[in-house]
Amino acid sequence: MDNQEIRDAGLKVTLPRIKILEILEQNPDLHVSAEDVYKRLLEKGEEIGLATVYRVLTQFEAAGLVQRHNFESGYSVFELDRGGHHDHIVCVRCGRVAEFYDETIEKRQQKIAEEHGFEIKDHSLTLYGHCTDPKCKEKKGKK
Amino acid sequence: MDNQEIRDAGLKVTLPRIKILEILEQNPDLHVSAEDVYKRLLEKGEEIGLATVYRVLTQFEAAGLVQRHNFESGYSVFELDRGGHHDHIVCVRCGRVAEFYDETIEKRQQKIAEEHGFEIKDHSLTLYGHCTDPKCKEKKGKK
DNA sequence: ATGTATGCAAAACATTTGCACCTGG
DNA sequence: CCAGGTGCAAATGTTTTGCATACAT
Repeated sequence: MDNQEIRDAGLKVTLPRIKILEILEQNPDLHVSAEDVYKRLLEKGEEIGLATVYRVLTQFEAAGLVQRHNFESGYSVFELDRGGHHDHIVCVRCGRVAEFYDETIEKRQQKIAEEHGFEIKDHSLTLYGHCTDPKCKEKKGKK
Repeated sequence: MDNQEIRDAGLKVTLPRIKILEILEQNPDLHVSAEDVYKRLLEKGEEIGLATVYRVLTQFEAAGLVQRHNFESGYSVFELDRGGHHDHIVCVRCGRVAEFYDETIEKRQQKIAEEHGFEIKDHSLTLYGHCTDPKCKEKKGKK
């Protein structure tokens, strides 16, 4: 049976949680705000409150199912945690998000933390720039 | 004459701006929230509104005088832009902030951006962890 | 003088919470 | 049946804004 991941998180398999997980799995760019999720639920005709979206996303985050990112936008964006760690490149013009993983950088971070007497729990590396996508021009309008 | 930096930013040299700049220059850890600045102004007996603090900090940011960071804390922190670029290590227990600069990482970022067809404008690298400072234990309580 | 700045209060956002009702196991 | 989940509205915390007044230049 599906939705095992929800059950594994110790959560009841309810309609809102199923639908929200579905959206995260299907969403093209995979990086969505709570509002984004909420709007897509409405488009699908689902009657799910924004508060529930936040609650579910927070629970999913606690369960390690999704990751929350705080880019420079003033709100959080979420993405399904598909296992492999990666960092992000965000286009400041169109909002497009690319992912990357760089072993060299990861190793250096570890070393730097040691040098400064920190025990690293997490890190966030985000590059901001302009992408070369031909469609890149207009603002994405998250709100 | 002092406060030339304010004049150079195209801003009138007013008392609030002078005082706020002073605080940024004097503050021990150099990473303060708008509230922090506001509270220190009050301590000094200055009658400056929180709204003004936000306005001035935003103007200073636009002028390149200060940098704004969005760590995972839910509010922005500001620091004087003393020229040299650097990244941050934030202690998730006590809020302490350390700075570092790593040439290797900087170079890799450039290369990665190229590979993904991005022209980098900026980046943000923040490590989160526990520091080994003996005083580190209690929350810092920004509010 | 005169265009900017400021203070205050209200507004705007993103996110969280209290509470009565609903629902999955 | 019953603990846990949800919707709604109200509360929160941060940052922004409208407007009448005060101030640099």
